[in-house]
Amino acid sequence: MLSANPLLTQFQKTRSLSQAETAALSKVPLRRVALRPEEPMVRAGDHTTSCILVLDGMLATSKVDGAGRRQITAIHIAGDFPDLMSLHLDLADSDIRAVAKAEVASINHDHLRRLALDHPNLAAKLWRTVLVDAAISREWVLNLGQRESMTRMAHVLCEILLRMQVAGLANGNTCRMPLTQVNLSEVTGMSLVHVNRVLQQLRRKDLITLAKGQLDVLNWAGLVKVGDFSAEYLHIVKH
Amino acid sequence: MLSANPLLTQFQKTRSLSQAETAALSKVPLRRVALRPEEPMVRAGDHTTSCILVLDGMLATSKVDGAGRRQITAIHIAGDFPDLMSLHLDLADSDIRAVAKAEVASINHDHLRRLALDHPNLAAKLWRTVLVDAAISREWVLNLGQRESMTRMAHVLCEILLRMQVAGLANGNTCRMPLTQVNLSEVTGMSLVHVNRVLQQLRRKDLITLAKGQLDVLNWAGLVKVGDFSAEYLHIVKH
DNA sequence: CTGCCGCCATATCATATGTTAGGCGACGAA
DNA sequence: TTCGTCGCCTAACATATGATATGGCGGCAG
Repeated sequence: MLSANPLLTQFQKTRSLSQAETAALSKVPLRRVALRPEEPMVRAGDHTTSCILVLDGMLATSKVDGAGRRQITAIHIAGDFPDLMSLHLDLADSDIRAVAKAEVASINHDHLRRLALDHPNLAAKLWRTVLVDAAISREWVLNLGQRESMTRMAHVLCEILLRMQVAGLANGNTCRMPLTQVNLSEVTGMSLVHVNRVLQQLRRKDLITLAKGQLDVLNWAGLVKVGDFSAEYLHIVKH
Repeated sequence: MLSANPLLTQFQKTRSLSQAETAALSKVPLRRVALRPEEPMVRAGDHTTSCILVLDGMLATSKVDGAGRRQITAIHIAGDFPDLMSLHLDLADSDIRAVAKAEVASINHDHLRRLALDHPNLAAKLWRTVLVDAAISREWVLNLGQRESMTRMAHVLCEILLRMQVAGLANGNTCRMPLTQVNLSEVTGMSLVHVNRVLQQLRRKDLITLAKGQLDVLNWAGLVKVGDFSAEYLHIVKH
């Protein structure tokens, strides 16, 4: 159907909906927002009254330490809700910014709350996405705390490709990857120079190509092995 | 009141409850479980049908990488709900274990769901704790990714003391701290030897004493400065 | 066209942190 | 008691990773 409500589209991806649910979702007003590269959508300290649904492109949640060093704590692709926490927490504790050009839908808190109260199954789905994000965050803690640089980087690339595939945004083992090497250094907690070193190693092992904003995993099994990757933490549901 | 339901007690801490809420909370059956040091309560891969409320002692959520290295991704003190995620995620992705001797209450999923459906305000409170845990996890990603060892350790100690104080479990700037140096190495992603080095430095700066399972922060302002600590991410509400 | 800037790449050198090894006191089990 | 284990501490050495510097290339603004 033409120009369907993207919120409705997103919910339909995981489960079939009742008529009442479909109707309710269709009625939720969305405000579309186009973001330029680096443009912030939320800043730490903000009090927001609406949530975000990513429609296109990639956003990143990040925090900055006292020395000004930035850490990306989560990446968000089309279909993700990067700040559902704002529904229940007063102040944002992180920035949320576009990585490259992106488009998002802004959804009023009140409308989402109404939706959740009237339709427990839709509320449960929102719960679930929050909990999966938290699970990813825990895996990132493991990744940053215990894995050395090459494993760490490979793990990040595995996660990105797999999530893109699940979202239907990959073409085989190839997908858009707008994160620059500086961005990857903010994801992995490594210096820019070391990011470059590690990527060269992954290339020399014929595991990946990465250029021009495009990631191509040449040897998925190999990358999974190097990256100590196993997908359970993403809690992907087959359907 | 004697032997009150600890679930009720916990909810009363943050807000005054309606009579109906109080009654509903009192009726929820709890199963008390005593845990010995290191005893696991949940294992990655488990399918659980109940949630945990920590009554006494300290638990830790942890994950193990392919090389067998363990990373603690969260610590839990009395009043925390370490695995509310099990309400909506099928399989646990982490282990949850007692750090030292501990006591928990096990609460059946069905009862919690009933409670949440019937009492949206109680559901909101549960939401909130999940979201605060996620916020802490993001801060840990920042801590592990960007801060160097002494700052990282100081930050962890600040968080522990402050959370203990908020939970009413501290005595001034002193609190129980059952994490061993090995445990701290699993929290900070540092080697055991380096944990020891860094603790010595913090002691030499007269910022802390830490011995016999007891943490004493001698200079809170100093530790906060060294640890690049600011408490916003804990989303503490005054009342 | 031209100059500037972002992104990527590489080399060299510096250092924070890991690794291995050893020792000491406290405590619980036999 | 004695023994084994655990938690803590320290030293010497190894290395993964950071810091600094420099250059190339391509795109974009003027």
